[in-house]
Amino acid sequence: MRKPKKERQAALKSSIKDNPFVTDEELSAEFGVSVQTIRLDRMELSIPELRERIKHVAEKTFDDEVKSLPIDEVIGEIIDIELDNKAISIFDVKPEHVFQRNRIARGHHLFAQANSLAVAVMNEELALTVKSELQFLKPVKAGQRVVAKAQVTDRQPHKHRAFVKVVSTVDQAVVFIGTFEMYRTTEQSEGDNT
Amino acid sequence: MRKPKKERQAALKSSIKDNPFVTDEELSAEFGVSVQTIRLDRMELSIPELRERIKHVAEKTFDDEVKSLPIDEVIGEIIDIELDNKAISIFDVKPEHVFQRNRIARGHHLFAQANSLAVAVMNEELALTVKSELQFLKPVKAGQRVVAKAQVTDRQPHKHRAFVKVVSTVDQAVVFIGTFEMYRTTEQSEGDNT
DNA sequence: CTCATATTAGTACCAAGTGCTAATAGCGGG
DNA sequence: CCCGCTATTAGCACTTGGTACTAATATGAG
Repeated sequence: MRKPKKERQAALKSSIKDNPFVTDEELSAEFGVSVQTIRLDRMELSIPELRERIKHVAEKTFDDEVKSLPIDEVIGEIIDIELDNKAISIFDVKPEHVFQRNRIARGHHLFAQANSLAVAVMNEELALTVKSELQFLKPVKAGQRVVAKAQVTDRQPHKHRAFVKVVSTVDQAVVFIGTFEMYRTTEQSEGDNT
Repeated sequence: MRKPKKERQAALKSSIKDNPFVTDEELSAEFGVSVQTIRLDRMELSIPELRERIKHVAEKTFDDEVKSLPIDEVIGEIIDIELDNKAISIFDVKPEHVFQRNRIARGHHLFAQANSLAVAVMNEELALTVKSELQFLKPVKAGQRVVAKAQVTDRQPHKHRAFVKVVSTVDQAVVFIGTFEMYRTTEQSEGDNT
């Protein structure tokens, strides 16, 4: 034995970990054992074959790409909505939403949740944000659940305007407040909703 | 011929693009032609075989993970930056950034570009947005390129505060203005920047 | 020496191809 | 109607990087 089996297997593990693209043949050369030994080692350590390893890496990327894009449609999940009046959504902060360094949620996600909720609560074909004022009161961390409550504070149908206030909390503590001045197309006259 | 060759090849291209994990056999079923035809098509279009495709995707991820610098924390691409003073980024609005109905960019993307630029221009380990005022002046459509210019307007190191104004334009027309009050950790005293 | 574990060797087989040759289909033009 | 051309299909040998399995050989411990 060139080296105790255990040592070799440990080395093998880390070797594959930091270069998943290595073949059994290359590994056999690296450790001075036969290809079969490498294969037995992989079995014991339940390390998949080259192609499977590569596929996993690729799939991971692919998923990441798919998920990093969808800052789309409504951010967060709407759990209650009363059109033209109020709405509530929840948003679970995941690792991809935070700064790497400090795990604090990036501002635009909180804004996105609040803004898309403000759009949703408008009972409108087209609702656009015109102006907005935001306050980020407390940092939000990965793993926390943000509850956003939107309330329509003022409606001015003739002016194509509506005002929405959104308050976001984590465990009852207010973390974010935003006010939104919205532009609405159809001038939904007071009494004819649906 | 089920379909003109050209059409099939175009479809093939996009089919592989949005699922690189598909085999020739599956493709042959999808298009109702023989496996050989798929292979000839791949030759002509110089699309590599499944394993090579997967490997490329995996290599890309792998490289990305290794570098993974805080550059990718910025929404949009920074094309010029002068720390603690000003910065410019561009953001190409793609179909996934707009409302389906009217193809108008969703507010939070413009905010995300501006806010992350404001964070980037801070010469800080930790910079957080405290308050913000936004004006969405003109709708932005898919296909347009948004140029955001950030300018640090005021620095109050002793108070851990800095103020940034971001103006975003499309073809010289201002579409968005945001002001950001930022919290900064280290109180970078006026005269000791490296 | 013997037994167990470790290692090596060898064979058949698989997936998803490449590379090459050859047959066939379908159509347009003269 | 036949010729020529492109498109399509088929078939076979070969490649990589394996799996699955069997069998032979080391090698060290008791």
